[in-house]
Amino acid sequence: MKLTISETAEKMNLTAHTIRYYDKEGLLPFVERTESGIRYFTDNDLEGLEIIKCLKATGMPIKEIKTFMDWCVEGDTTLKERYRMFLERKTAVESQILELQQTLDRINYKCWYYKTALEAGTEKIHDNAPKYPQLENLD
Amino acid sequence: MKLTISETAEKMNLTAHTIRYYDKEGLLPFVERTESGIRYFTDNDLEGLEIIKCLKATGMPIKEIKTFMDWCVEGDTTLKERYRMFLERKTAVESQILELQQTLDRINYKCWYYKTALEAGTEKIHDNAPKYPQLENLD
DNA sequence: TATTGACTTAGAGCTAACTCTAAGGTTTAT
DNA sequence: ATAAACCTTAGAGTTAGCTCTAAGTCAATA
Repeated sequence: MKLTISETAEKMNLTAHTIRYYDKEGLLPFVERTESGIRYFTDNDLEGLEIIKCLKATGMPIKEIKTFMDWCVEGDTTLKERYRMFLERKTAVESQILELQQTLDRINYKCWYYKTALEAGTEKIHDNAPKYPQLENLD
Repeated sequence: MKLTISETAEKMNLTAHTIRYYDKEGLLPFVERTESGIRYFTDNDLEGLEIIKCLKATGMPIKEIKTFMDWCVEGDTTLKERYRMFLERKTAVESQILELQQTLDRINYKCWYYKTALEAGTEKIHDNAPKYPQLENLD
């Protein structure tokens, strides 16, 4: 099953422009062409794009994703590097989640702050030390 | 307790350049100056910078943070807008956490993939359908 | 008082990741 | 066979968020 670049773009929620950009940056070394030079995408290529999206979602820059793709092309001699890279991504994502949860705590406090201020009609009710219900029901 | 811009930068883990940039963009309408035009930062200003960092951590662009700061200056008439904004931030952060958790699942799969490939010395062991221990002990 | 170091501004420069344009080649549908 | 709708490339343009520079002012120390 072979797809054109725009069919692939649609399926992967990208644009054809973006896929060509990824290709130009060396992120798609596996994508093949017809005799006349037109790219076609196999299931394996879609899987490659999924990996790119996954690594991007971890905050990895394009250049480092290229390094990974180069390792993939190089073969079994780079298994250790690739393993180490994914372990690093794991801890990176875990700390991003932790940070977002701390951010969420602050945001929840602000939700409470503005909810109560709104009910009171003024922010002034928070002029003294705030009584934020840490352990109570927040509803 | 009044701090200079570089003391503030150090304390907040920012640069003086960045703080001036935020000020130029209208994110610090509360920061006052000496007669000769030099900024000084109070505890309240540090709190403001904390809010900016928090909103940035939710992925909010500078321009929208400015909108929020404008509302703060405007006073109690904008309490509803500010409340709604924080509710939106809350759902935004919650979905970012969910997405990161899905990303983490894929990364964990890849860690397993490369760990087992590394142990086998080759990626070929994954040529057939993968037997990823979904419900078993992973390490 | 003079020098050093921190402050000010306007504005230029940088980087990442697209995003788009122009000019041309290929494929498909009538 | 010819028009429409794709595909290709090189390279220019865009955006956000800094980051830095230059030229000058202000404050603290020897």
